[in-house]
Amino acid sequence: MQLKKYTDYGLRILMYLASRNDNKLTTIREICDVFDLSANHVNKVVHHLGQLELITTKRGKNGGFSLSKTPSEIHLDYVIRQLEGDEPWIDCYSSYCVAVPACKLRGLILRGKEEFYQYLHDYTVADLMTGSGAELATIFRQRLASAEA
Amino acid sequence: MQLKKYTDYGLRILMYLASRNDNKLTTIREICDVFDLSANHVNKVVHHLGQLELITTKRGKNGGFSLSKTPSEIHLDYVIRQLEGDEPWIDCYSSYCVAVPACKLRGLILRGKEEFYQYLHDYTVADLMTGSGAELATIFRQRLASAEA
DNA sequence: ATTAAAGATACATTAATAATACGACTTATA
DNA sequence: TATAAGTCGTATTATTAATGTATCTTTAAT
Repeated sequence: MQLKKYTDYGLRILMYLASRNDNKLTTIREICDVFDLSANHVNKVVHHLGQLELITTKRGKNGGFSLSKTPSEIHLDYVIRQLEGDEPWIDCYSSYCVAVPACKLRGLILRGKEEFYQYLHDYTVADLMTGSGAELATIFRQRLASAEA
Repeated sequence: MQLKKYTDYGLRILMYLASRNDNKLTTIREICDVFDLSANHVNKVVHHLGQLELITTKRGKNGGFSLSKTPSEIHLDYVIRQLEGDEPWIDCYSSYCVAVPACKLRGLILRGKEEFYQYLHDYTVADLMTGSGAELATIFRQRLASAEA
């Protein structure tokens, strides 16, 4: 019972973009440098975030991506649901269980899952950062500088 | 993001035991017949449930196991937490992330997880069965009869 | 036009972990 | 004392997440 690293990476990318208050585009390369992740994997997550229209991507030279909404408009439940995939947390049908017709387990787990997401709905990417986000921005800047050195 | 089948099996076993209103012991063999599961796996889950003192096991000839509490005393959050393992749903430490010191993600996911379990705390094994549980008992009886045939 | 930078996409491989199987041991009782 | 039943450790298999490789497309600078 764990969120995928894929989802984790997605959240970090959004956090990174939110920490930048300039209007410059960020590249996959930059993300890799800061978080020390493989370009291949980041690639996929960035693409996914683009398809979800959470970020706007621009191909070609001097391309990159940036948030397409303000950080406080990006609700965590949505991001996690989409990146994680919204399958039921228990699969009572494919591995068929004789009890299914008279069992309320599935429904309860579904509701419990919704409680999890409902809680996260009240928080956004802006809420991920302590204080103003300046602390995080500093960490990122330093990390980028030392990676480029 | 899925509960383990292991946890699922545990819940089914408890449900099965709850559906029996006689005082007879149930055997691993019987569980396997009813749910069509491998004995080896059920073995481990039964053992685990015994260690959690949710069931009382009796070795030797004519042995078996039965619930050590009434179904309405067994809260689902406890069962799932124990069988599933109570690790954080996101691991920000072992795969170290530079953002950690200034990031509130971990705390939010932890709280969200608690919301999930808190919801389940209000339900017990007794609540898993529709109505009086008679329907489920019938299903199990039929399944057992046809497996033994 | 050409070239280099950047994301898009498909496919292959590796690593992690859940699921299952096997086998030996212990306990209890008919 | 034979046998049924749970206990427990280890090994194997299957599934899926994670990562890697390669190629394509787009875009802007030169």
